[in-house]
Amino acid sequence: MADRYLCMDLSRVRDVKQGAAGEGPVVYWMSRDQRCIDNHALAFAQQEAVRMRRPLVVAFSLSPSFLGATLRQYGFMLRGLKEVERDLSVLDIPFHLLPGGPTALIHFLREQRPALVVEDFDPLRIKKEWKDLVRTSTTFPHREVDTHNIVPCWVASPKQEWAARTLRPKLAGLIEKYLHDLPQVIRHPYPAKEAPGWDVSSTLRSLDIDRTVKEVQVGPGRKAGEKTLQTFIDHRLEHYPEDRNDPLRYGQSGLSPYLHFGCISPQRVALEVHRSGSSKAAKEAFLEELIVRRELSDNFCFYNQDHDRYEGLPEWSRRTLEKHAQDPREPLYSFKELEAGETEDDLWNAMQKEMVSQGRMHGYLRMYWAKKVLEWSPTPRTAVEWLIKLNDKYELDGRDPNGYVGILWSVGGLHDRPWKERNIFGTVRYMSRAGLGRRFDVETYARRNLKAYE
DNA sequence: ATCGGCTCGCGCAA
DNA sequence: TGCGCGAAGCCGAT
Repeated sequence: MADRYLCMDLSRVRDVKQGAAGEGPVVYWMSRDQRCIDNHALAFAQQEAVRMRRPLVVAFSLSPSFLGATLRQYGFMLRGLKEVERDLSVLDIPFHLLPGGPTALIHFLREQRPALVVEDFDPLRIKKEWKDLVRTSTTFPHREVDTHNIVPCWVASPKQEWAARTLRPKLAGLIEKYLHDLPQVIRHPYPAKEAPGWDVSSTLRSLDIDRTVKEVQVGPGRKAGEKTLQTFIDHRLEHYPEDRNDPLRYGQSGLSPYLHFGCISPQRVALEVHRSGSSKAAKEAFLEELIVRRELSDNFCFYNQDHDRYEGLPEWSRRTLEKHAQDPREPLYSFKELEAGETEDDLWNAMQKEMVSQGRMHGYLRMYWAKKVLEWSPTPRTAVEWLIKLNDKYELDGRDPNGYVGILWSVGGLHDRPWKERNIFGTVRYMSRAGLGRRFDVETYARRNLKAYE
């Protein structure tokens, strides 16, 4: 048994509270995207459970905003849950939806003494009071796991980084150390009993799901994620550097929703890309996005409490945006008009409608999409708020650190530098439709998408 | 087609 | 204390 886990690296786990070992459970804090069969986090938890000869109970929390999740997002989440239960024989509990609240969880831990409980380590400001309550009212050890990416957040950097260029050199020496093969998770030999009075399926059914937002063609699940990765490596990776910013060519990986919901782990993606026969340049370009940029987003959300609002912006950009607060906004749209994709800009409308219909938007276009909303909304603060609302509601990968950072980059120059001053934007980088036109055929894109998603 | 200026502050060298 | 430099750009000059 032990051999299987030799490559486990203990720095991916850290104690957040020392406790009496042996008797009670060990509590792990872990997030939704790490509940992935092919992921260090679950493997690590199982290793400990097997050693203790105990069942494995995974309790995860859903962010308050997920309670307003849409049918398409719910579908992805549920599939991941079922896979972990079925393939690993693990009891999977969305604990903070359970009747009785945190008290019920604490009671369960004391009574049932599962080998360990895996809760939501979240770089976000989610259910912190729950974690604190469980932590302070129990005596057993609590640990926190980070396998969101390749290098754990706290190892990569001890503070919020200024930009990619300050984080990149710190990662450079660490990636090789962490980019080793994944330990295998097996069917768990000590099956868990369902906790009495806890009916997981009825709890899930009670979720307030927005059923007006329809499901999409992109299918959830581990197999779908693996297939997407394989197709990308076989057909698109080699041309990634040239094609990634051309929405008409679809040069991107399409993995974002799978990574977000833990259908596939970034470690697996990085390994397969690394081992592929593609050129060095193509691999480097992709791994820069997958590892460095994702790590930078995680770093921001991990260290900044205001990661999903205007206050999270750097001081220089808030200063310049406020200086231009009185600049006239013309036209000025309401949230409803934006949501419906009814603006004067057919290119923008086409992006918006694709997102609403398909739950996706091309990475390059997301910047333009967000910057236009800054131009068209009453204040920068409102722009951030509206963009996050739209992103979280419609994108399959909503509520992701990458989404928050992308929006703040666009509206407020997070991780960016200042540029020539102009109206509304101040010194925040501006993007124009003409600029996009220099890179791809915007007319064709707008026409095609408006027709497809009208 | 290509180029420089725009503008801020981090991090490192000295 | 000085200096180089930075995710995706824009604009005007040459």
